[in-house]
Amino acid sequence: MKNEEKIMEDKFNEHKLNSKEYRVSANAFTLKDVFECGQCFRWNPIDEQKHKYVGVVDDMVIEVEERQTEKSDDIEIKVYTRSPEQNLEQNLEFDNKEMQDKIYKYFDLDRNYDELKEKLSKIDDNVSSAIQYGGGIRILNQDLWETIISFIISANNNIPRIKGIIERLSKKYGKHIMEDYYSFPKPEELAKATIEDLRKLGLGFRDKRVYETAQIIVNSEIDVNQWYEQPTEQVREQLLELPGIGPKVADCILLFSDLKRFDVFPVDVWVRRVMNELYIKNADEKAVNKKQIEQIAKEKFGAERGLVQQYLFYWKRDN
DNA sequence: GTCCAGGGAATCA
DNA sequence: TGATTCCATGGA
Repeated sequence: MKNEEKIMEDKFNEHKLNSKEYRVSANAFTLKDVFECGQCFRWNPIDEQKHKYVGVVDDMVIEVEERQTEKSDDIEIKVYTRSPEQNLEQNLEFDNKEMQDKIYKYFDLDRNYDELKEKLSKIDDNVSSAIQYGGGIRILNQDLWETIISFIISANNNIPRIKGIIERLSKKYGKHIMEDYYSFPKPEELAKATIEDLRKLGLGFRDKRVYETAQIIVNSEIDVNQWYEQPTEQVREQLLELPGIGPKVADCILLFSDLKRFDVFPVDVWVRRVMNELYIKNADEKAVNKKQIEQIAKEKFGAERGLVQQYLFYWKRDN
């Protein structure tokens, strides 16, 4: 694996792209937990220990590595960023502060997860165990548009295939950054795709939903910018009007995008399974009422139930 | 061949 | 409202 890492570095160097390194010291930050808890689809490990990942964020290729420090339990994260080729000439010295702010925002570094974990661990032994297992989870602030399309694609789908579809969409309609890395297509870029184009990329029955949602957004039939100022329930109602967005997908978008609402509780097959096992204990799992699950979540987990959902989901799915 | 995957929309009672 | 069925696709 040492060889692969060396090859990766050589690849980066030969392109002479802009690169910056940032070291951040944050508690509750384990790369495997963050990238494999099901919230994102564009990050992949490049070492066997899963201490090093590469991903695409906006128009940047980012490499992150975690290192255990000697003096404390903190994890140091080294971040390299590459600016897009097309911007190199005009932007040789890109704004360090702006880039740093972007990174901090994306990894949600302003939020004190240790404090949240301590508080949520007191709920009961189940939540405490789940946090013990996935304590390194941080909920990313992902681009709203990308999150909308990604989770429409996620419907009745599995994660490897979702990732493949998103890569193919990016390669065909996004901008080339470097090597095999492409930015996720902007609304105007993706809106060029016909339903048939999307079908060829393997979206299946989701092709029409992605197409229609892209058309609505690109034609400005709804203004998503105001969502950042509106209460969660109001945003949720508007999300539900978009083709391909039902209750579960809407909640995922609210939780995993930079809308960043923790007062939602996405219920999928896994969450239903874990909630039934731990709290409801119905012999017939499929018969469990979804509203009952949401009610219990609201009562037991409170305003940060979205974060609790992630701990429970990650814990149960891996065990 | 069958089942399942971080569900949603259409249909019907 | 609530329950059933169909929807593409690929891997196990």
